[in-house]
Amino acid sequence: MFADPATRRDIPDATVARLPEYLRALSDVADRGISSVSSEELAQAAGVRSTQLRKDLSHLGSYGIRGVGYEVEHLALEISSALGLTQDWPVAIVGMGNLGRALAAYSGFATGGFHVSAVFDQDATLSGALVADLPISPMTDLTHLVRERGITIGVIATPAASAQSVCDALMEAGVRSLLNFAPLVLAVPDDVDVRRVDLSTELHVLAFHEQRKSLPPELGVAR
Amino acid sequence: MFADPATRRDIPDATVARLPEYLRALSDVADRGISSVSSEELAQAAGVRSTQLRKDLSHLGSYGIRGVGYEVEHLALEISSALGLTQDWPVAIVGMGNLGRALAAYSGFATGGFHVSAVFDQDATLSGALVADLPISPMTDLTHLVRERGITIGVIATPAASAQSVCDALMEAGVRSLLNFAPLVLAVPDDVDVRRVDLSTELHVLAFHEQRKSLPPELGVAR
DNA sequence: GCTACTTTGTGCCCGCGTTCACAAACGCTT
DNA sequence: AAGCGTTTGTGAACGCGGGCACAAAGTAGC
Repeated sequence: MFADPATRRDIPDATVARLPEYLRALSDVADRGISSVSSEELAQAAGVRSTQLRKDLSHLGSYGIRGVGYEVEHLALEISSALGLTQDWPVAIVGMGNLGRALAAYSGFATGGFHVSAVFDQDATLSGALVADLPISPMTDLTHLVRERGITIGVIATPAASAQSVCDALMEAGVRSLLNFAPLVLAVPDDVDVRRVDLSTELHVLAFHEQRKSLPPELGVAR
Repeated sequence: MFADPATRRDIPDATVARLPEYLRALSDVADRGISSVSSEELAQAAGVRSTQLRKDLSHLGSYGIRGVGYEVEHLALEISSALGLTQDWPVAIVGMGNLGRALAAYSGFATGGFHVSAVFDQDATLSGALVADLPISPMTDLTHLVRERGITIGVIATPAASAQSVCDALMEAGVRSLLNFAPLVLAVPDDVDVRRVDLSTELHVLAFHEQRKSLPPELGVAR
């Protein structure tokens, strides 16, 4: 009934990166009480072309009805299943500075099977303090808690200086997927996935394009 | 003496996205007191291949010395110049929830010509409260302050529900570059750049790969 | 000054991803 | 039941980006 695993192997990375957006768009559509959407409508809500949406979905299987569109609820389930959101994903956040606290409280973590299972900080004096109803644990408990709670996804929200040692500790405890907010490239084994989010990088790219707009040298190379 | 503008037109987007990382890597190297680096060393610090680094830099101009490497300080200046970081970029942040406050306090904003010039929140009762030494302004002051202070870069850290109206207000005030943390696709004119940072998207992608690791169906398609 | 070595800059090829064009498949109407 | 309009799914073409191989250009040693 659900996806044939055979059809969903080899999903291109570019497609995987867009699936969450499709899921969000489907959620918006569902909230409006709509039960069926065309690729054109859904694509617009997700900010892509309809042909791209259809090709992406074709990598999961054939869940549309020609002449009609896609059944909203069913498609959402299929995408969730493909992304692995049908199971529970406990997450650990390390670094309870401003960013770490904001992340712990972020409601987006609560959706799609994720939940913050433990939070850590190097500053032992913070131990026990509550952040989003969760007590801050000392780094010495990291290995124990991560293993006990089956945590496989870690979030690094520490300063750059301590990020690598935190990373090593998480690897040692068995974490294999990382979300890194610290401004440096982490050294990890090949089987570990790291996704980096760098706010200053985003600003730099914006500045580049903004600069292009200011000085209009030739005609619009635009975007 | 600096870059010939003619040589730096048509820098590929993929290259622009990596330039901030090179800049950070150069900063690391400079902190260690090193004044000259090879493409191999710098590439390793930036997490890319040396051939890629050289090709990227070749789009800016020819700033290396064959048989020697790159002069750290000079290269950093050239990249900064290419990205437009030699000028001042006042930034406005809208939405003073957990994330907005963390962003306002984020030191990364202080580097490379950026500085938080104004912060806003829809909740009028917050007006005047200090966030990172800056008073929160009411939304009614947005147009006035953005124009007065020449703000061209806006950061949206509001809930999804109010993000589009905030976006419209920023556009109206003259902002042309946006960093959007709200989970939706903003509708903007063609000449406006929007970069979206979505934490749940990042988690979803991690979950996908993590799921792949769990079930070892065939042999390692690895990553 | 000449040779050997090192490192940059780049032309070329290949693979991935996006878009186009079109055939296949479905509902609806008559 | 047959035809029409609509929408999906996909093969094919195209363009961008990454990696390889190599020439160009510099330093160092003798």
